[in-house]
Amino acid sequence: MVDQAESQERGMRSHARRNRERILAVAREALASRDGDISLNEVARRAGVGTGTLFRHFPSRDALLEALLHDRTAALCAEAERLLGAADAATALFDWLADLISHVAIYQGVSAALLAGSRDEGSELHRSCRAVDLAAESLLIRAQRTEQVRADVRPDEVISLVSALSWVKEQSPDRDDHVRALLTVMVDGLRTFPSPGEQGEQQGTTPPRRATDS
Amino acid sequence: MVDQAESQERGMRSHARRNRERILAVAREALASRDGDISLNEVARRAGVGTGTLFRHFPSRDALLEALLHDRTAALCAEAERLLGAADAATALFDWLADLISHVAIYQGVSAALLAGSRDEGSELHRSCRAVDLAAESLLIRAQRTEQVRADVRPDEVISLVSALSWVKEQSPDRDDHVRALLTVMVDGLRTFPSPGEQGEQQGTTPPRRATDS
DNA sequence: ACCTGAACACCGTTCAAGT
DNA sequence: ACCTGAACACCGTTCAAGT
Repeated sequence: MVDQAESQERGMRSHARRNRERILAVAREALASRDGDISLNEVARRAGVGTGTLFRHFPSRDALLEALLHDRTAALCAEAERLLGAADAATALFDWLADLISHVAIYQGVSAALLAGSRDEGSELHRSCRAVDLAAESLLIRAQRTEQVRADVRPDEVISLVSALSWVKEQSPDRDDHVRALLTVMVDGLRTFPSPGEQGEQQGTTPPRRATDS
Repeated sequence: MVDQAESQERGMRSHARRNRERILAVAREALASRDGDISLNEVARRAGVGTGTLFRHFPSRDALLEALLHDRTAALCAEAERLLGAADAATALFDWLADLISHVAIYQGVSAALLAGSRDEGSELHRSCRAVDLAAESLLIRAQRTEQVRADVRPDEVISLVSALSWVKEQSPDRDDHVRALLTVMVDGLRTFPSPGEQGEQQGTTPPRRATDS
């Protein structure tokens, strides 16, 4: 009896899990291709489940996004960890920021979620956003210590800049060169003024690039 | 008889104009304050007109936005014209870009419209966007001629960067300092490498900041 | 001419009813 | 437990009917 009930329960659970996977597969494909503004009802329809089923698995669009992004976010943070051991701290930071843009732009709507998620503790994406923030912060601080990256920029500013460029990429996904050019401008804006210049003798002339406001 | 018909017609027209103004006033207030995502039906309701009336006056959200922005856009372009006569070409450009951000962020949804409007010839905002593009281009080229601004950046890249920062401002309107910091990074990224430095003797050491891809 | 408001196909979300 | 799908209040948009 108990066995039967358990196996039935397990059956139900696997059925539920299959539904969950089907929803995720449909959402993944839709958000990755053209129709990023697909409605949740449409996702349910394509996945062959009732609307209620979708909303119990994923009570909001953010929850669905979080499920889609979870593994990739973890990989991105692991990559940051790895890059903390790289020889050139500035290059490590900039490479990771480029990765982050690709990561964010993979599904439509992520740039806004990333920008809002850190501040909104109620968001299902809050935990992931904080992890990304932390990774960015570690890489930034390390690059700032080598004095290759300006000292007056804060982690949340870097995140905002990356979100902003990801938003542009999201708006015009067919313009990779364009976004790359924007990233170049942004990265150069983050650099300390004189180029690394192995001589290291002109660093005294580095002007303050803006008034610190703290 | 003819007089009567004419006066009645005129009466109708003035009534129509009054409706138009009321719609614009409601939309202006809504988009400028919190609820930037107000529905057009709700605008009609608040303005006390039928939904059909609103859609005949403004057949799309972009059309409504264009009506709201028209005068401000003209003023912005006039300001650009004026700044073309300013002493410092780079400062003129950067000041105008800051103005542009404020301009774009005044109503919600404009940053996306600005980014898309230039490329979408069918958009009601196309003409305005092109005018802004042109203004930016003039200021940029002039600043590049003085070699204070990097030569490898294109007008549409500057517009994208400004749109992106405006988008951030739109997402978090209560963080003026934050957006200002992003603008600083962007502007410094646009500068030619060595600071103006009145001595002008170290300019030979300016490294190329990125491989030109054209 | 200009306006109205019901109507349409949709959206996100809920929930009683089923298994 | 889990799922279904009708139902709700909304959205942008259209259009027959009124003045």
